[in-house]
Amino acid sequence: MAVTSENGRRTRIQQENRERILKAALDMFSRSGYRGTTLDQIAAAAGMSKPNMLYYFRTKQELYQTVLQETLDDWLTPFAKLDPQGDPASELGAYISAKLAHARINPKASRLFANEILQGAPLLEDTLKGPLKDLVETKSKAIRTWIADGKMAPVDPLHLIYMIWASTQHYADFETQMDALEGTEPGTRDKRFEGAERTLFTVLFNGLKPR
Amino acid sequence: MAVTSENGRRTRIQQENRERILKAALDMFSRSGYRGTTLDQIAAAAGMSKPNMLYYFRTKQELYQTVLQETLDDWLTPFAKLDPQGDPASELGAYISAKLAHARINPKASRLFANEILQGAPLLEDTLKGPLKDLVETKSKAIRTWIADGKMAPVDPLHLIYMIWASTQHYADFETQMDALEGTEPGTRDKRFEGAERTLFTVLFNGLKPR
DNA sequence: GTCTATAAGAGGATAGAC
DNA sequence: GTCTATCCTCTTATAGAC
Repeated sequence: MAVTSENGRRTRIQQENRERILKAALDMFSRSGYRGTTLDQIAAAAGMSKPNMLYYFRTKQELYQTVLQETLDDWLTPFAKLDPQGDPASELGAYISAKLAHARINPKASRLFANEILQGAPLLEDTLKGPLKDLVETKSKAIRTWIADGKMAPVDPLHLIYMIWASTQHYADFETQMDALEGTEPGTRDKRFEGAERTLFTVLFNGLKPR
Repeated sequence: MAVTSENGRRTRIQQENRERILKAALDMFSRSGYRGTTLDQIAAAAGMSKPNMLYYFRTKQELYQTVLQETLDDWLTPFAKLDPQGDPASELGAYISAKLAHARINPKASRLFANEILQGAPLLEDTLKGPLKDLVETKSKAIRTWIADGKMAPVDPLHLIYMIWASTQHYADFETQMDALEGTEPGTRDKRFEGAERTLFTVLFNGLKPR
């Protein structure tokens, strides 16, 4: 019997199992990558047998792609919300806050994404060249308008976007490095994100020049 | 017979083979990670048989660790050169240029490093908590002095360092994404690095506020 | 739906000839 | 030093009972 019933609905048990598997898969894939993760590990983390897990997702590929796709939607949402009607300080500020919150709350999603890009993004090519490219072009135009209206300094929108992505995602992707440099006492991470936001705001909006 | 002769020297052939293997290993490991790379692939890329390669590096681990260590030295050098006696604009500027040059010339080293950190840096822990931590503390102190001397705006040195690392390494680690967004026509990458440097300088030193 | 058992193959490492 | 052949483990996936 197939994983979904004929009308496409799932029972509550099925839904729960699916979610347990996807959560376990994100845990493992985000840390060890696709090849570095075994189905045994995911099944154990999900608390079920491997063949049972393969009843829900027929192959490792299928499981990985599902996790990746769900992660990606999360990733795109805050960027899409950037509003050209607003002013740059509040819009970019809100976007940075949202990205940092995402790095704090769901670092695994960020790392899964980073892992995939690092490996050449074989499964992401279509999304990157399609929806993401369109979104980047739209938002670049908004930034150019802000600049033309004298609302912000003239910078290349694309590189500004890269800079924001890089310096926010870094707090998820390089968390291990930060933990090693700062220690990992309880509360350290929350403080880190406060400091990150403060510093990013200061540098991005005012720069390092003495005032 | 061992890989090195009794006096510890290597023949020219041995030296060349070693280097061919290390280059091939960096190529593969940086793209596919440790688990994602097979000895077959490395041996093929190095143009020799697998057993022959294993004559030079007895295990996959040993080969990986050697590549990683050599990469790391490269990574640390420019940071160590940051001179507290200079002024922030030229010192940080030179550091950013050096990091961008590294991302352009040796993106694989950056990706190997990123891969390792993403996976929890099992082999890098000692370096991160030792030499790197010391270096970061030294350079943080220098930045604090610049701030106290009124030479730059008051920001948290640690987060400033993270920001510089993030937004420079991004050009190596997320190159795939940038290629997808911008296309990969010849010359694109060189132009990209020029734009990156210009934007980073502008934003970091002057900020986005309209002037 | 879930399990045990196992097939099928990939991949790290070694043996031993040359 | 380098090769061919091979061992053995790990891993994905399936068969088939319950």
